[in-house]
Amino acid sequence: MNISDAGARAGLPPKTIRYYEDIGLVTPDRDPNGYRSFSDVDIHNLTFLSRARALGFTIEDCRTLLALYQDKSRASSEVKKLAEGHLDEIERKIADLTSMRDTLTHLVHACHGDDRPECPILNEMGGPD
Amino acid sequence: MNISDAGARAGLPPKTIRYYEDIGLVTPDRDPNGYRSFSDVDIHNLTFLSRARALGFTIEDCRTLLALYQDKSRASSEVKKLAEGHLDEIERKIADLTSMRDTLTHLVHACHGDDRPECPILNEMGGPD
DNA sequence: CTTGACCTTCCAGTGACTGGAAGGGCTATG
DNA sequence: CATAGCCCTTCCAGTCACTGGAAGGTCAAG
Repeated sequence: MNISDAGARAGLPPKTIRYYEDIGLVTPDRDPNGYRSFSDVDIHNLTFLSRARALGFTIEDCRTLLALYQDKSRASSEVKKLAEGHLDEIERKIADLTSMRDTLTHLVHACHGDDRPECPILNEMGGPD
Repeated sequence: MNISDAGARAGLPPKTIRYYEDIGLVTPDRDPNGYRSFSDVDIHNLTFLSRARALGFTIEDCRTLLALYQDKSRASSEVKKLAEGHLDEIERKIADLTSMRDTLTHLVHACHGDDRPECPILNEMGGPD
């Protein structure tokens, strides 16, 4: 299967798949004309990667997860540990963004948003310490 | 004032301040020895930038905000519009992360995390479509 | 006079792609 | 058989906002 079809199946753009090959996440065969040829296993791995990425795992985490996925004698504790670490990271990001949102929401509500220069948003960012 | 002290006042590392000068966000004077010399206005602008960045505005948004901040005849509606757009972006990111968090939390709870290979997390990511 | 802590510039790397150029292959139609 | 219009290939550069490090200059203290 060619790269476009593989991408359509796995939910990834061709460019991304080439990049994944560059960094050694997948190793498709080549047809005599030099085109990449994706097996069912390749598609399966790409789909795995696509879903792991959609859950926000970094590429290096995905590399580890894929190895664990393929290691039939893995301990699920390893996977869980990785996922919990990632979950903590996500919680931290949500907390940061929520804090920004709350501050910004407050400021946006306080700002008239008319033709006049007076602006609580700018006052806050430039105001006294 | 030298770059380290300016950074300490504004809450920014010297490297970041040099970068901001590179991209034209600040234009400190130079002492005869070539060292950057930061005025009170420079410190003020750097502090403004530091706070705007802490609220998640992009550098280009910060450039615009700083210009509006310095334009005493601005319309607050411009600021508000920019802030609202940014707020939307933040809300979108929070929604994305929350969705990831919910899925991951579910999976982590379902995973035993012991010595055995059986793992709902991997099953989900590699499972049938 | 040396030490150590500043400062300078410049180059390269980060993460995870993405865009684009230059060139080759494949299929269908005239 | 020629051409058009896709697909494929590689390689290079750019994204965003820094960050690290090398090589070298400056300054105050001891």
